[in-house]
Amino acid sequence: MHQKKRLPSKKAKVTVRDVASRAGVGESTVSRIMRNKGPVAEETRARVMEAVQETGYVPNRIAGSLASLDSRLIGVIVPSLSNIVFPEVLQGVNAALKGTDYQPVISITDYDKDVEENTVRGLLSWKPAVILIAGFDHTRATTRMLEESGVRVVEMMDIDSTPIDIAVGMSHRGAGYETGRHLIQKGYQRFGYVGHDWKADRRARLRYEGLSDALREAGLGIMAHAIDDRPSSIGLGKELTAKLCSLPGQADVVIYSNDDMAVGGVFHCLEAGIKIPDEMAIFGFNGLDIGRALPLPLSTVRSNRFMIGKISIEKAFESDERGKEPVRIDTGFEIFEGATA
Amino acid sequence: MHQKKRLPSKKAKVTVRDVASRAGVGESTVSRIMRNKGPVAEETRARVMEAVQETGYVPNRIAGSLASLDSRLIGVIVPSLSNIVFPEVLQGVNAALKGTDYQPVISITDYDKDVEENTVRGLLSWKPAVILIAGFDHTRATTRMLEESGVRVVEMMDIDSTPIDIAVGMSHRGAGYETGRHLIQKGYQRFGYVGHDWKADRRARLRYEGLSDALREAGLGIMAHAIDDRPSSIGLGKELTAKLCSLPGQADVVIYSNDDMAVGGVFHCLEAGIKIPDEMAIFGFNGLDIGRALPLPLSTVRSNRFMIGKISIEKAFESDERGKEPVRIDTGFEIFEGATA
DNA sequence: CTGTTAGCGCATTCAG
DNA sequence: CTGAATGCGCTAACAG
Repeated sequence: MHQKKRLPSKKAKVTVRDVASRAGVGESTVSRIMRNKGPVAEETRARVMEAVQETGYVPNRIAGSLASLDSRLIGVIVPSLSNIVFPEVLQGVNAALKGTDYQPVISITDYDKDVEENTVRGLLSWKPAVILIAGFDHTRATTRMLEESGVRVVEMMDIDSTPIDIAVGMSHRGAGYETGRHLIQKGYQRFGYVGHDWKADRRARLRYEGLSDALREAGLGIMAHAIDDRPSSIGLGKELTAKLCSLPGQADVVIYSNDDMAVGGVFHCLEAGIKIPDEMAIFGFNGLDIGRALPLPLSTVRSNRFMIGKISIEKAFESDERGKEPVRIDTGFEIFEGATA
Repeated sequence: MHQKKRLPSKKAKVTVRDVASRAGVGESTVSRIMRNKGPVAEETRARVMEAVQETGYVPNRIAGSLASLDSRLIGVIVPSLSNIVFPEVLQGVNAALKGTDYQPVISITDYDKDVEENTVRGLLSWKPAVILIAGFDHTRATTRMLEESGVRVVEMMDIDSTPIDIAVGMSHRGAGYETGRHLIQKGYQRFGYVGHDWKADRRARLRYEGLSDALREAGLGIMAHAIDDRPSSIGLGKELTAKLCSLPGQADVVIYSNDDMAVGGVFHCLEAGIKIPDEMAIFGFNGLDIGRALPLPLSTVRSNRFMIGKISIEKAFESDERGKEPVRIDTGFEIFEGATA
C-alpha cells in the first residue's frame, strides 16, 4: 500500500488531467476539443492538440459513457455466422455506422433462445444505444427485458409478427406464397421440398407455410419431403436431394429452404445426370452470388440482407424515443426467374 | 434544476443502491453477490437476489469497468465480412468466448490501412482486454498504438512476419510453395494463375510468391496470368478464367487465389465444355465447404480459420503480460488432393 | 470562449 | 461475513 499498484499489463495511462495541465487549460476544454463540441478558440485547440500528440492521449470511452450516460455501443444479436446471410446483414450495419463512432458489439446465439436470453441480458448491461436482434422468436423474459430497457430495438429479417419496437425485413410467408404462385403458373404440378434446420429456422418454416398455402389454394400439395435438422449447407442440400430422388414418385420441381441447399441440389443433378429443369426443376431462396454464377443461373427469391442491416440502423437512429405503435419496414423481395425452374 | 432531468429514452434506472436499500444490505454486498466473488452468507444472498428480481436490476458494466479499470470487451478487427473466411474466424473467437462474459466488439476496415488506424484508435478507447487484428499490414501509427497500448495483441491469419505480440495463423508463403511442389510432382508444366484483389490481399500475394519460388526452383514459371483488383467471388473467378482461356498458350493447370475464385473456374469449364482435370486442372486455396461439395471435389489447401479465431483468444488469455519475445502459433495447412488437379 | 465543480454507477480497499 | 468511504476518467452544468 505504499507503491502505486501496478495495473496489470496497462501502460501508465494519460488522462484528460495530464493533457489539460500540460496544455495549461481546464479539463473541460480538453474534453470539448476531443469531442469537437462547443466553442473553442483555434489557438487553444492547437495547443491542446499538441499536448494530445505529445502524450499520446486516448480518451477513455468507458469513463465518457458513464459520465454522459450514453454509450456508443450497438448490440447486435444474430443466430449464427455460418449462414452467409448474417455476415451480410452485419455488413449493412457496418456501412450505416461508417463515419460515426458507434461500435457494434456482436453476439451469436446458435439458434438457442436461452442463449439469446443471456446474451440480451449481457448486452443490456453495456447500456447500448440500440439493440439489433434477428427474428421474433424470443423467450418471454427476453421480450420483457427488451421492452423495459427503453432502448430502441430492431427485430431484423422478418416482418411476419408484431415487433417490440421496429421490425425491418421481408415477409417470409409472402415469399413462400409467391414462390408457389410463380411455380404453379409455370405449370409445375408435382412439388418436392428440401429443408434444413427444421426445428430452429423459423423463417424457413414460414416460407414453407406460405408455399403450402399457395399450393393448397390451387388444389395441389407437396408430394415429397426431405427435411433435416442440420444447418443448411451445400453438402446437406446434395445429400437430401439424393434422398428425395430415391423416394417413390418423381417431383417435377423441388423447392429448397435456401440457395445453399439448392446449389447442393444442382450439384446432385449434375452428378446423377438429371437434366435441369426438364427432368427436375430447382428453386431456392436468397439470391446468393453462388446461385448467379452457376452454369445455369439458379431460380430463386432475392432478398436484400445488406439493406436490412443498413436500414435497421437508420430507422433506429431516426429518433431516441419509441413511437406509440410498433413500426414495420418492408425491404421486399423479388422472384428471380433464373434457368433452373 | 428542480425537476430531475428526464433521461432520453432510458427507463428510470435501478442501481446497486436501490437493490441494497431494498434488501437492507450494503452496496458492496450486492456488488459481491452479483459477481459471485467474496464470501456471502447464503441467507443474505437470497434476500439480495429477491430484491434483484423485484427491481429488475441489471448491473451497469460501463460503471463496473471504470471502477475496476478493466473492461470485458474484446476488440476484433477484420478487413471484410464478405469473404467467408473472416466470419469463420469470428465463429472461432465466439466459441472460445462462450461461457465467459467477454463481448467481442467488431470492426471492419475494408482492407484500408487508414481506416484500420482509426478503427484501432477507436477500439483502444474502449480499453479492451485484448485486441485481435487480421494481418501484419498496418500503418506505422497503428503499430505504435498497438505496441504502446499494453494490451495483448493477436495478429491473425498469417505468421510470415514478426508480430507485435502474438501471431496465430499459417505461413501463406509456405502454402504457396507447397502447392507449387505438389503440382510439379504431379507432372504439370504449364501453369496459369488467376488472382483477385491484387493490391489489397497481402496473403494472396504471399501465396503467389511461394508458388513462384517453387516453380523457379524447378526451372518453371507461370505462363499466363489473369489478375484483377476486385474482391474475390465466384463470378470474378469465372470471368477471369474465361479471360485466361482466351489468351494464347493453354495452361495445363491453373492456380487460383482462393476457393471462391477456383469454383468460378470450375463453372466456366463446365459451361465451356473444358474437361477437368485433363484439359485443364484447377487448384484453389482455403478448403471451403463449396469446393468439397462440387461434383468433382476441388483440389485445394485446407487451412483452419475457426481454429485461428479460437486459438487467438486462448493464447491472448494465457497471461495478462506480454512476453519478452513475440510468439508465433502455426495452425498449419494441408494439401487436399481433390479431383480437379 | 473557458475553468470549476459535482456526480455517473460501481469495485475496491479497509474497518468492523 | 459485511458496510462505509474513496475514486476510476470523464462530461455536464454553471459561473465567469
